[in-house]
Amino acid sequence: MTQIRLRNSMTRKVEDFTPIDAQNVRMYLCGPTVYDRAHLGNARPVVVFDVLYRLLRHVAKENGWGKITYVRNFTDVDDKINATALARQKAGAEGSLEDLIRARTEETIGWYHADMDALGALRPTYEPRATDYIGAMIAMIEKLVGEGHAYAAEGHVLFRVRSYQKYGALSGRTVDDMIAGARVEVAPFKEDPMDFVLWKPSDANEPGWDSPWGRGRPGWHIECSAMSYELLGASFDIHGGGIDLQFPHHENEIAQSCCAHPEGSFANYWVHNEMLQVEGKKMSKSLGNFFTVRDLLDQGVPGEVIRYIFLRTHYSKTMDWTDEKRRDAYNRLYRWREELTGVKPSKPDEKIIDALANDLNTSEAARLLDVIFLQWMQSKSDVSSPRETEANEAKFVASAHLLGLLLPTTGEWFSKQFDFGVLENQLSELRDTAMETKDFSKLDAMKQVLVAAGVEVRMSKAGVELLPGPDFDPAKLEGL
RNA sequence: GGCGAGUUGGCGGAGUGGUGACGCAGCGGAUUGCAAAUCCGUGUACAGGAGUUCGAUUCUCCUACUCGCCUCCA
Repeated sequence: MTQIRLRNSMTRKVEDFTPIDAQNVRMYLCGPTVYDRAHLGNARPVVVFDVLYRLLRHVAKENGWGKITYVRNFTDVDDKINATALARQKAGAEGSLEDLIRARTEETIGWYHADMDALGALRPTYEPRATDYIGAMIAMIEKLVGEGHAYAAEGHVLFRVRSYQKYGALSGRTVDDMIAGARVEVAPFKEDPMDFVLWKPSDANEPGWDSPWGRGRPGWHIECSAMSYELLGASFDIHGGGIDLQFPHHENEIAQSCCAHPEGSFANYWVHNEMLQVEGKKMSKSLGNFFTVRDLLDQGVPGEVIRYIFLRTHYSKTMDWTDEKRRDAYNRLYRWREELTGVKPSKPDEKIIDALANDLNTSEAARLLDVIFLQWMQSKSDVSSPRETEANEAKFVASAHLLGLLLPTTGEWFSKQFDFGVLENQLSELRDTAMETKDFSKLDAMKQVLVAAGVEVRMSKAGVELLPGPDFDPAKLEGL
């Protein structure tokens, strides 16, 4: 029996995790708005909750739980998507606006899948799209209006924040505090400045659906309430997302869901990951340090290197993406792949499971991976204990797999290496000659070019070996 | 202005009321034609102040600084 403990943002405490229904453990993660490529920050919650998902699946076997249901939505109703579709239509693209929107979101979802797959993230059980749940949203809004929690005004439907007395509990604010510090202009038809939109009218250039309040589209928050209810019920176990979603998005979800379904508790545990920075600064387009997961993959940074860097920082802390980390992680993963590709996994290390069970302490788990690897290296050099060596390597690989590392599916970067065969022979011959003549100038010259191109040059009595380093640039090998 | 998080060695980053993880970098050694890689060894830290305590980096309070949210945002 492994007891998972999670820090619950609602209570601000680390609590023992007990599923509502051990036969169906349910979690919901706020997914991306599919208007463009996922940036690096979008990837953090995906990796964090992938580790949680993997841990839950592992622990389920041990604890006799049933299935784990993991839902992550696609928000495909959004002004930026509309803008792209409209721009394409104006540029002469064929089809209705709805078709163009669909095409754009299909395209973006495809990218998202490819990029998250590269990070070794498992696909959730369900990936609902907001546009497939408009009916459920309308039904929920009607219920909220019917029970006095929401009201229609000028084609909009607004949630009446004052009708949910616990509003602000998750983010630790009160409605009065927020009004006092509010800096936003308030729409005149709002009863209360903090009331938020459930439904808004659409003009001809915007996607819209027929509703009791006219043709329009849902506000941002209602989709998660409607989809989590449809797929997980009025009460489920874990709800996750970035800390920036805590307010207003999650606060609003709670208010809507709890008012529409007072029979349920909505989410029992709230898990929020902290933000990501780049070289100590917030990632933003204006600072020029904005990049997508795809940018990194295209630069030759393997997805599992990105993943490993994420895991090295606890999810509750701000994570800084730096070039130094990238190199360090690349070297380490390279080493592991080099030594352990093809090793069959056994069972993950108990200590690593414990570390993960302790509020997803992935950093501690990464440290333990280092310890096991070192033990394995040491036992390998001691020929008297081959069984220990095998046990350690199998345990290492199983543990890495639990963390989503060293997976066969993310190992392409390692197997698709540059073919150094010709260069190795060339260097080897030069070396033999040099050893005889004691003239090392030509050998050193070639070595220098290789090193400058980012190649790791290994020469030993056993022979010559060339390996691509993190900065390997094949173009620099021309002329050899 | 309101709410929240954080401040550990050169860097990254865990953890604990009482001999200060782990990694990278550094230094010394083995190895190497020289290197690289690898292995062995090794130094340095708990923002500042006050308090609780036999004893605090770990608990409490204050100060400083950093960051996030309050507006689309992971």
